[in-house]
Amino acid sequence: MQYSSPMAGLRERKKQRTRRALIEAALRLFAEKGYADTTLAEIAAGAEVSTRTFFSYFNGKEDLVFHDAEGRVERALELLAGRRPGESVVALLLRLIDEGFEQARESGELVTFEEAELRMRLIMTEPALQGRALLLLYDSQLRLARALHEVCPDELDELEAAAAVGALFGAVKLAVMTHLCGDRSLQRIQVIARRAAGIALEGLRTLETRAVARIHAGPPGMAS
Amino acid sequence: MQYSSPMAGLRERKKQRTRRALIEAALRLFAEKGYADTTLAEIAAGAEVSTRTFFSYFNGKEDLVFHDAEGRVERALELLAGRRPGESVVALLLRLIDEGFEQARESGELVTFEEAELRMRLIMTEPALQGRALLLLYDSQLRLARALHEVCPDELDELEAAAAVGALFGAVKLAVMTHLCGDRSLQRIQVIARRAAGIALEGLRTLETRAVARIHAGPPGMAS
DNA sequence: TGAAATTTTGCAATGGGTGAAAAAATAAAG
DNA sequence: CTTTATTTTTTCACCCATTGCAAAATTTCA
Repeated sequence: MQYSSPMAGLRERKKQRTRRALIEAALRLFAEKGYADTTLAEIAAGAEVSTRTFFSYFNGKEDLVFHDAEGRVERALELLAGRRPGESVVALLLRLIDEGFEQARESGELVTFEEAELRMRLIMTEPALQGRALLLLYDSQLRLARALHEVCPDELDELEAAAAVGALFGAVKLAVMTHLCGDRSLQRIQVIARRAAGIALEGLRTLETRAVARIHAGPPGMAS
Repeated sequence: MQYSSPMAGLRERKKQRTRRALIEAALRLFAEKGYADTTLAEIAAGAEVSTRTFFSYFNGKEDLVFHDAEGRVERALELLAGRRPGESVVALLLRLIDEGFEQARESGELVTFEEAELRMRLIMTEPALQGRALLLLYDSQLRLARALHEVCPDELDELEAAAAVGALFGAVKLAVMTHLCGDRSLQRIQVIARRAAGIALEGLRTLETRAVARIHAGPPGMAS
């Protein structure tokens, strides 16, 4: 019952290697032949294990695509828990949004940048993955809402924390999705995300009477 | 290519009857034995058709649960298109939220109230259905955002419309979900939805400095 | 009624997923 | 270095959802 880092017995090390082998074989095949056209048998063969063994590492084909999701969520939860002294809720939430893009940019220890791109492409084309992705996103939001309420219980009750997280991510997600045609540079997506976040933070009410006086010229916070 | 109401040839009528039979057999079995434990063979047998025929009526098991989803979305789109003269965007969006509850309450022509409850229960317990439900919800939001932009192109650009719809539904969805334990009366859920909608409309920023002066005492609009 | 269009059905096959027991690998003891 | 206990992997035999295809049944229309 230890974390995965300290290399315990040969048993654990071998399991980690098999897990990686399965992930890498799968992603390689997905990139080559597409998600649907890749069979579990092929993936298992690529990792040199039996098809049955696959299911003792993953609960299904989909899990391969989202193998690093849990880690991402956990980093986000840590960010919330590490709220800086005096930091406003709005500032904290904005940091939360940007953190996601930083992670995608960083190419962390386990996840390469091409992998992130491949995942995006797969999710956009496979309905099954879309459903799973949304489920994951929604589950993360529930956990983030709880965490947010816990770091500022005096400022937000549970409902308010949930509404805040839901509104923020809901705005960002839908705005990004509607503008996904054509350019997909991380930069431009982040700009869209920030504008959407700004709208959620300012309130939809402010959208009404501002045909002339456009308050939200740029993403609130550091105007570039 | 006509609507379903005018009874055309016997062929069309029979198809409609078979479709209903499949839906009703399925929902009955789902209620009795659960979603996962009900096989397509049983459903088809219950509707007195072959298993193969099922697939000429639905694309899969999941579609049975969401058979009326399209109609719901269309009514929502009509509501947006029928924006009343002089109605503010906020008022329109609030009507949109309430409309959903009205529909659930009405027990429209095709969908009974028990059916709505069953669906809710199924979705809460079956991950596959959760994914599908979110996919549907997200797809509806995309269409609603487009429709919203079209009824007020001068007030909201595409990004703003998307952010508005996303924030509103995101807030409502997450708030409702976090408070789903225990009582599940439509009334109480609607109250929660309205509070969340109010938060999204007012903006998350207003949540910050209001530890004492609680502005959002009740759901905005008609205070009971 | 009889031919044409359409729908239903049966059948076989693919692929994801599960249960259970045999077989292999590894850890712990002696 | 054996023996033994524990864990993993494999094999095998299933179930079920889903799809393609061609035969059979049904409806439409002339």
